[in-house]
Amino acid sequence: MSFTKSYEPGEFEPNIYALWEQTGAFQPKKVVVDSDETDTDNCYSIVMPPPNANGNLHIGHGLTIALEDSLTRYYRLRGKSTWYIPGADHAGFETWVVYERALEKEGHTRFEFGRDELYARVWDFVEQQRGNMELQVRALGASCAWPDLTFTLDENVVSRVYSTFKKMWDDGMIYRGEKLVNFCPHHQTAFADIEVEHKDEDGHLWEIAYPIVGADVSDSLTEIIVSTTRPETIFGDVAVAVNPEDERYTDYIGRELQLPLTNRTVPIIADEHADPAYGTGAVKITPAHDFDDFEVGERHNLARIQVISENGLMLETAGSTYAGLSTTDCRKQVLKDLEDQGLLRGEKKITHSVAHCYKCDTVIEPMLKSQWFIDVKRLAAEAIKHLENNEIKFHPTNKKKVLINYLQNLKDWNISRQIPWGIAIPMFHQTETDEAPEWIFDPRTNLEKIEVGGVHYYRDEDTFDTWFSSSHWPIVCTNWLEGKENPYYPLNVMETGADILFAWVARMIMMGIYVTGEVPFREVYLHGLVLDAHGQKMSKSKGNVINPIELVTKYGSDAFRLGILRGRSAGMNQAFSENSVISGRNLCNKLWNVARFIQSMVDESHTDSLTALEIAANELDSTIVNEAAVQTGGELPYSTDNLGEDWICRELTAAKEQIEDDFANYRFSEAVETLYSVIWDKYADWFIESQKIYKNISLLKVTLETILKMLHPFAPFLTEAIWQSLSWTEGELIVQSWPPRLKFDPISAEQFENLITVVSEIRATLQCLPAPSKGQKWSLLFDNDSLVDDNQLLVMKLANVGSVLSCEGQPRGLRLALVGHELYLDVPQEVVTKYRDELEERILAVGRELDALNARMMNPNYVDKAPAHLVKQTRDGIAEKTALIDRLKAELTVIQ
RNA sequence: GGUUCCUUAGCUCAGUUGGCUAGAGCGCACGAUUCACAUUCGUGAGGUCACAAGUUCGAGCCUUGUAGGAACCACCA
Repeated sequence: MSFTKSYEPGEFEPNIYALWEQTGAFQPKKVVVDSDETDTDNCYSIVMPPPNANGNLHIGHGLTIALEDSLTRYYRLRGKSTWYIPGADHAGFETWVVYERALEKEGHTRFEFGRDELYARVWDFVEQQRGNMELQVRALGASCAWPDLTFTLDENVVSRVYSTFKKMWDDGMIYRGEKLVNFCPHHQTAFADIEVEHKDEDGHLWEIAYPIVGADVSDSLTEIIVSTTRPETIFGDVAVAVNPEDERYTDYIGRELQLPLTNRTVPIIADEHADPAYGTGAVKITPAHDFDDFEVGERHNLARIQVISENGLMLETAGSTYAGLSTTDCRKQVLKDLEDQGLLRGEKKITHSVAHCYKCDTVIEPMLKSQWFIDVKRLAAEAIKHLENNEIKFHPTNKKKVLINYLQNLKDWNISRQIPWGIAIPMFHQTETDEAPEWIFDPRTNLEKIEVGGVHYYRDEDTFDTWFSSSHWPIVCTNWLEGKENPYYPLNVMETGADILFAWVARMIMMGIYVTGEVPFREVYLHGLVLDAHGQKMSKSKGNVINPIELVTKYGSDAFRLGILRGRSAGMNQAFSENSVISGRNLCNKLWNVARFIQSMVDESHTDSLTALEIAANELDSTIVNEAAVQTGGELPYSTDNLGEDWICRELTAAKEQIEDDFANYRFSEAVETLYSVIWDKYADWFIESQKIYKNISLLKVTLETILKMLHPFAPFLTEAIWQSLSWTEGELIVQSWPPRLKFDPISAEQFENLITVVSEIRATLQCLPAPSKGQKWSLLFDNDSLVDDNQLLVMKLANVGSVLSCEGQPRGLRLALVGHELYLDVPQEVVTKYRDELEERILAVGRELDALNARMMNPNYVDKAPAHLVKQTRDGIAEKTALIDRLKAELTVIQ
């Protein structure tokens, strides 16, 4: 490859990715089945939360991949056998919704087909769409092991899910229960509690009178007034509950009420559920259509009368007048009829929260259905035990508490879904009605009817909740097998969105422990939502969705990765804007040009075909080279002769250690920040500039390689493209090893730091000169200043002064405010005079700083109790500021 | 109602066990310019760290309270 003038990511990204894939760089070095020894320490495993197989990636996937791939690449460079396992999700419900919509467009409905046919049709549909997602994951640079991609409907997933289900069935943890489920009348399926969205809505609270049967003059009440938001469910009423403490009603507990619009009577019961302070304090009980009432019904052993059908229409149980009406129409009719009978006593406007289908927004109807449930007591208790035992480290840490709190209140898990696109529940019943008493487990779900011991059994037509299979993800991806050592299980880390902590992370933990006896991962990193630039949640309806692939196309994959990681911390919902990607692109461009420049210097030095060791040998006498080689284990032959060279080695080494620390603590944003600063503010601005004079070729090579390796986890394409373009590098950067420390002389490094201070002061002073003199080139005079004397060329270049000269004991012009240096800008006297205001302001500013330091030292407690090094720092500060002020004041006198 | 989090520069955010003059990017102002990079370079302005009290020699950080905001869970007959 060769260097184009500017950074053009589109030119090389696809080729670079292809190179990595072809060389097998993404595959772990060690394969599970071949490993006898358990060298777990040297293996690193992480799974990709599987994106929807037939969808497109959104910004959250972009973040997830940036995070996971940075980790993967870092640990790969650290020499671990890394296994980043990609996945694709059949996305049961999501895909089903998309498919059903397509089906409806063709004028068909799901009811025209059998389950197996529908399954086959959706499979084809997904197959057609597939590939898009995988291309996008590649575009983002994910260094994942493609041959090991797991699809959530793969055979090994299904068989693992079946064996877990069987184990649970045998352990008595699975039961079939008639329970109220969250039912979407539009999608005709039940949802887990977690999939339901509660929204505050305006509604009405109606008060309806229920006459007391046989009320006479001895009764102070002749009717009980109940409050309800759903009068149409009146036909399902089986009782009216009052609070046992509520004195208004205690005398009437046990009496019968006439149920309006019917010829039934219902009893008055006492139950804590009735809140005396709410409405009239009396509540109608409809166990078949309300979650709370269901529980009241269980406590009092009440009947469940279903009056609404699965498609949202009133059933015969509602009486012939109302049967067949929609719930909305029925409500109107019921209210009208009640009013006609004089039983409607009030109507209040209220705000209450209503459950909605998270996909189509239809109001969820609590529906009485027979479904498969998992008794979660044991699963949750085990998970809590392992969590409290600190077996999983969370980032951010507080999520562990949140999770334990959730598990402590977990209700039984409904795993049945009435959609064909998913893993079939492997249960068969004896008769043709699905409410049969006897059920058997059998994995032959491809058959509608099986024969066991001469008896026919019929398949349950439901499929599993997606989360039931997803909870096996670490187990199935790493191919965990009972009794076999697997160095990749538990995963080193599980990285995913904080929004699915309960739905997914909690379930993986429970399932991992249940199946393998071990937690499925050692650490959890949760990222927050990516919000738009104004901190608003992205949504199609708001039109503020940012497409990651568009940004990749526009600015490059690396720019996107740097941009999305920047300023982001674990678990926080944070804003994101194109600006941060632009800034990432600028860094890429910067490094691109640095590399291009270094290559041009190498070319000019005619040593491009030589290794760094040979160059060093040419440049130096052999003893120094040998010494360098010994000190660095023979790897890093370079010398540091010139000012700035020790300094950059010191800065790069500090950055390297900072990044190591950041990775260990999942501080991605800080690591990126460190890289920006070291590459741009230090390497490019000071070191490269100084090398325009010195040209230490071997050191330029070593330091550039160090930077490429350090940046590779975050900007893989750019760094690899540079690596491939440099004349002296070999192989692929992706499989190189993490850089070692660079040796340096600390005194020399400090000297350069000193020079930076001098240069910065010169630059600042030049900018403060009055208008016509500002921006002109002036000479710098030094008097008895060895640092500047020894580095005249360097100072001239860096400070952008016309020349650097000794004043020969005759100082003139503007004296610089630098203690320990005698430096003058050779400007005419009138410019110096005009500078007076600046000088006075400077004296005041330094004075304020000095006052603050003095105040600190005046406090005897500070001197006594603060650590000695801080006290010393303060003392030194006072001395320095005092000297500076004296000097500035003297200068002021001279001007006058 | 429960759990958790947030409030730092115009904007978006860092700030690790309390310790130099609270940082970054973007934006803004001023200046530079053929010599790797205008996707550039230099300089600068801009902050009562939401508020109040406490602990401490010392608080953006710890404690308590107040105000405002967010997310999730539960519930609202």
